[in-house]
Amino acid sequence: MSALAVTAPQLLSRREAGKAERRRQIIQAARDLIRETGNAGLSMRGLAARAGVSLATPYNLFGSKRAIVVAVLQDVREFQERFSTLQAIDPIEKIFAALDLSIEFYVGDPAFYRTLWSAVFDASDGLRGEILNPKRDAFWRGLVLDAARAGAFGDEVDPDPLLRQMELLLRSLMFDWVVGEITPARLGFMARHGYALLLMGAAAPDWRGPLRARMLEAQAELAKAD
Amino acid sequence: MSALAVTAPQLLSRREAGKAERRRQIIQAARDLIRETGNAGLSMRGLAARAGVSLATPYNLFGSKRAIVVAVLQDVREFQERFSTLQAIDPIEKIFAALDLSIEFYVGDPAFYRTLWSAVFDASDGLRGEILNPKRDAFWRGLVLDAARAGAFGDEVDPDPLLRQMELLLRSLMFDWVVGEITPARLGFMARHGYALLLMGAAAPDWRGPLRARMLEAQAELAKAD
DNA sequence: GCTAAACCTTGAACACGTTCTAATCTCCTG
DNA sequence: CAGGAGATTAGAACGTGTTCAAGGTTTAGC
Repeated sequence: MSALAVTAPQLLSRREAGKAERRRQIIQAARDLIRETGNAGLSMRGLAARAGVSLATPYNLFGSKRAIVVAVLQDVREFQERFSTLQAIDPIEKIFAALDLSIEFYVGDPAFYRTLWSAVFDASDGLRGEILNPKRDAFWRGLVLDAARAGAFGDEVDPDPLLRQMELLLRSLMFDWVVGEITPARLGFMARHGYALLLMGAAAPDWRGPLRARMLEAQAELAKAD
Repeated sequence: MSALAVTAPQLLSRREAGKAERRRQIIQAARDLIRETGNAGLSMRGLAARAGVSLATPYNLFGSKRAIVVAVLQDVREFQERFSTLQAIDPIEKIFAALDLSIEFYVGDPAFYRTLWSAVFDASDGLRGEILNPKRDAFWRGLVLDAARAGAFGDEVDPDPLLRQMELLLRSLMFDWVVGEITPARLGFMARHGYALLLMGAAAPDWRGPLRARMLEAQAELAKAD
């Protein structure tokens, strides 16, 4: 262990390099298969064939199908790039812009992200910890902490549980979207409505007005479609 | 069809009666199996054997495993009874009391409800519509509407989307509980915290104080356990 | 009361995720 | 270079949810 800890930082041993390469190929094959054949297209046998490895190899390297899908999800880099482009003065405005961007991102590629999210909701094995991209978590946390620093919330409000509540809400909505119980449009309005409510609950008095406006706007849109 | 519509209200045809009986047996067997063997114990083959029918019969009568579990979930009557006991003057207080009761109900029988909820979250088939007990939905809606009538919310607030947000939040928390990512205690505090935030967002000025107190209390409890 | 059609149950089968064994191959170490 | 350790392989197998053709049963019409 100590020997490995010393040599590892410098360069991967050839064996480890091969493993990493195979891992890369499997993730790539998984991504391609999802893109091509949609939700039901990702079978372990098909994946192994596509990646040019045996059926047992993905299990050796990842442990389960879900772990592979999570790896694919974490491998998506475009998120960061698109998020970096959003510039808003008001931190609250920025949160809602990020929310919109996030949802557009998912519903813009339904075949891909339906599969991914549906695997996220597969509770069959106990894959705890960071299901979603930790970088993205940090990004969202940054947004909320910015708002806190700007004085958007009451003094005694802890931003972290608030952030968690926002995540919970969005996750449920994504579930409904995966199952097909909600349209993309409604998904967006519900998300804005929920975020506005949560943020309003935490907001300092001065910041409540615009949030209330946002909430009522989303509420009106939701009422429109029965 | 018209002939059936005439005769059906009076008494079930022999075939329909047999079907109903088989349905009952299957639901009963499913409940027993879950109770006895826990989460992994509910297999379609075992269920069929226990119910004394063929493997295909549950599919003919219910369509999928998930539908069976949903039927079991809807068959639970105790909910109503326990809810009817809660008496509170303040409608908001009543909501939180119902929330506590609800959570106690689930976490009090983990083996049973973990299985049930985990099937609810199984998004493999597209079972839309009323996943959860419609009666319970009506109950919760009654609570929120009571609060609305009491003037707890702002004038322009529509109680229905608010109710939906509460359901979304609780569902996510139940998911975490099923997966084992949250302890029962934390589940309770998170639920109270989230409900308080949402309600505070919708609350009329006079009603914000107690909700804020609830939110901060839950927040403090959450912070205690890191 | 008989017959034909609709319905239901049945056992076999399919595809899936996952695990296992034994054999082969590849790399690291002495 | 030889030995050993580690990983991958093919293959079969297990248990799962689900489906299907075949055959039995109930109902409706005459």
